[in-house]
Amino acid sequence: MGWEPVRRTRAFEDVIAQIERRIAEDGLVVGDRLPGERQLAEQLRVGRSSVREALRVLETLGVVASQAGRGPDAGAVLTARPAAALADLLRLHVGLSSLSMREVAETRMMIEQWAVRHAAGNVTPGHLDRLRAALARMDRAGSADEFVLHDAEFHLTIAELSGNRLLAATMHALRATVQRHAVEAVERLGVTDPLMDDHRRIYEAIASGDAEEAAAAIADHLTRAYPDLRDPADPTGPADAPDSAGTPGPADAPDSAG
Amino acid sequence: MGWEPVRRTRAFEDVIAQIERRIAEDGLVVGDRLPGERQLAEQLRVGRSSVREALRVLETLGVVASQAGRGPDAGAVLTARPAAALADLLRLHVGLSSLSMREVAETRMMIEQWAVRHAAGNVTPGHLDRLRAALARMDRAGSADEFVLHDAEFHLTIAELSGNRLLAATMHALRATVQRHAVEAVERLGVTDPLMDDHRRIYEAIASGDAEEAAAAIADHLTRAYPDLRDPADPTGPADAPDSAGTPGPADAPDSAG
DNA sequence: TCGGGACCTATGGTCTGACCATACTGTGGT
DNA sequence: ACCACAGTATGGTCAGACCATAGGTCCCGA
Repeated sequence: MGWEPVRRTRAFEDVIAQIERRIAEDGLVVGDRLPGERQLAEQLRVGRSSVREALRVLETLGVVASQAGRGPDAGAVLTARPAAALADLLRLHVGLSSLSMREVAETRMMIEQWAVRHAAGNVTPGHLDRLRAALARMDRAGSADEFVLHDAEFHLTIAELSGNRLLAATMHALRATVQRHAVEAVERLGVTDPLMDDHRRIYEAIASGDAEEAAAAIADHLTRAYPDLRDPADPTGPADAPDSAGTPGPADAPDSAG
Repeated sequence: MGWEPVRRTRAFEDVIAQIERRIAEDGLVVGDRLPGERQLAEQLRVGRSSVREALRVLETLGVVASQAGRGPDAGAVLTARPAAALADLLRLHVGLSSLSMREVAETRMMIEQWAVRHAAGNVTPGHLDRLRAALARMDRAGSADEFVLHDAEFHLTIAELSGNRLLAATMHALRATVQRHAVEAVERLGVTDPLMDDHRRIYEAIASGDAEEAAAAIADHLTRAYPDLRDPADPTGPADAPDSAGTPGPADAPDSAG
């Protein structure tokens, strides 16, 4: 039979659900303020600590930001920072070996190739300006750190060509995750001429609207930067399923706290 | 000048950082237990509430799970549930209009096409069995809910063909996000014959190893399911950048709480 | 010897109240 | 008009208490 544990909901989960409902029903938008923690606790008949835990969750997911003090900017304000949340998530799961660098790099390759292939009509002079500016700064970079900083700007701009904010945010997080690796790789390669040639080739292909050439250039570039991508070894690791690695939990439902 | 606000770190952020450091340095793996909340608070010289907020963040990101009571399973245990975290993130940001359904559906298209194109060597008999089983159950489904459930299994299996756990977890979350939409779409279409034909075409292409045909079949199928995908309207919305929509914060760094 | 029930206890979950740090707001003096 | 100071609302933190949960322990009876 389909018996399920009763699964009492914790107080802070209720608070999250009610805040989420308010967002949907009251049409709250980014920039709107939530009531203060004490007021929210009183209205929801829970302790302030439960409210705080709920807000902490929402802050972690990048939908609220808290600010102490008084005035129009104080309190819990609705925001939209998915990239920060994604970056935290990736960093922790890579640290736990729940995700591998190869998987992260591969995802990055997928997004950038998709972006250039589906950039038709999305490539603006502004994008090309940003790409050129990043190239110029990479040329002038005096350290690996600085080089990687502008390299990130270059690749993030490519992701934005997709016109898809989810992909751009994911790209942001992926970059942050490989940041340390990238700096070490640049320091190891020392001479960055091949990398710069790759970048220029990518830029030329995008500027001329040659999607397939751009995709190929990106593939070559990322394969050079992440040698792991060359041979697709099996990703055997701790996490075997999208969720609940190892734990033989009963219902492995797609949704969680919702 | 490059002046920056001092940005005092909050106590719970320190707790997170120290737990993260322990994971890296002590080589903790999924299944290992963390000290109890009271013990952790005493060792870190912070209040128990700060420890709890830190654990709440880690739980939200899908790296720990807490269990009350006694015994080997009680306490905070390291886990690997990225999909649950991603699902929460997407649901909230879609609710806030920080992300649109079009962007979610488009990302799904990208992943599934990538998966079938890069499935070479990853397609196992087990995968094909799962796909066939899902097809059979979809055929026998008595309600839209049930149909969508097995449809999800079908598409998640496709994502797993990529051999990339990050993509599989993301796919899981994307499916959960469009769940409601999908059920309504199936109820609206009523007759699910076209959808079933799509699925069978996808299966045949995968089984015969025809990557391009499979990608085309997926494109046709998802375009039918999400008419929004047809004309790529501009994604103008509240969130203009991958992060910090509207808020003119000083440093828009890729990383956040790290 | 074995089974079972009552009790023990470690763990997370929650609430209350207090205090601090922060930063705007208002007020009064110059 | 300006400025300094007190007021106050806000989040951040801590301490302590109590409840709920659930495995462990011990003792008694069969």
